[in-house]
Amino acid sequence: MAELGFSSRQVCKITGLSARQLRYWQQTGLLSPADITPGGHARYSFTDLIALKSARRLLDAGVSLQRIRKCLHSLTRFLPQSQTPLRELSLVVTGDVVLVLHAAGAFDAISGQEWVLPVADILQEIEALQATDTARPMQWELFTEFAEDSGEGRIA
Amino acid sequence: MAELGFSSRQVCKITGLSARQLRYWQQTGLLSPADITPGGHARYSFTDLIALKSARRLLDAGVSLQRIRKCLHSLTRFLPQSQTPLRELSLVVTGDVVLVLHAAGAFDAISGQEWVLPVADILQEIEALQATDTARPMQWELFTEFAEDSGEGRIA
DNA sequence: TCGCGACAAGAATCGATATTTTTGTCGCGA
DNA sequence: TCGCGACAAAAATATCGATTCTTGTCGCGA
Repeated sequence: MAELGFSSRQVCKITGLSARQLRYWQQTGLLSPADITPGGHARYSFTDLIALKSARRLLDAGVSLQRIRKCLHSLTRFLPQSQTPLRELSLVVTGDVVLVLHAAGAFDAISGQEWVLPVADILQEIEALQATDTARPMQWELFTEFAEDSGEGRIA
Repeated sequence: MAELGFSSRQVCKITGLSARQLRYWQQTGLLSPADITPGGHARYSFTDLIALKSARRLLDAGVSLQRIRKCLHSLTRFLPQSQTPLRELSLVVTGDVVLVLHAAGAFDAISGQEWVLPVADILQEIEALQATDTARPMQWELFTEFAEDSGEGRIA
């Protein structure tokens, strides 16, 4: 009989996950093997490997399984279908967050909210306000003062 | 006497912050006016304006003052001096996190840790392991299986 | 060998409460 | 007008115990 996928043993070896984890993740619906043999044994696809390895990385980065699940929900809801699979994205990860970076900005994979705050814009904004609110020619000399020494907890 | 900076009133108008906030932030060392008149009145520099407006944005984005402080500490520790001021960066923000995006990746401005997890690399990694661990020519047919329908909570 | 069920240790999450921060408001004096 | 001090409401954080979630381990049967 031809091998139609990876056995759990192989997957463990490749991903570094334990057999117990594979089983639990399957039970909880996080990832079931792509196929199952007539004898009831798991056969993981190559895609599964990627997914599992990604999940492992997240775990190692301190993201709990529960968060990973939430991320996946957000991802599938956020990204049009599975057109853009995980492999095209970059994840920015810490214990508390999972950011997904894609072409048009970033969003929190858990909450699903988008937010990028380009600080450079603020400068422009202030300039605009200057023109509007103040009547006299502004003090542009101060502008050169940029990038000087700054005390420890001080902004900029 | 020539105007050497912005009065608190002006700053309030421009930044939308309250006078109380300016005072408190000064007391807690977050940002003191660049200068103080002989009469003891605040004079904010243009740099201060940028900083204050940035802080305001963060506040609006749901970041607490305490987090903002931590971010600033990390920033000054992380970025060589103040050579790269806030204006060159992009912040990715949510209530829980403040990411700073700069040339070489991203890092959490609060913890100061760096972590970017490029999912694409994982693919390569697996391929490498394949070559090492398994003796037979791999099943590349499975590779085409990418980007198919995926169940709700399922990875990839 | 592979998967299953069951038990238990360890982690993570949740809720409610106490503590600390941040901000608004008021009155005073320069 | 500007800043200060003081009081109080609102917001954020820390803490602690009770649940719930993950994973390791063991023994069983296919």
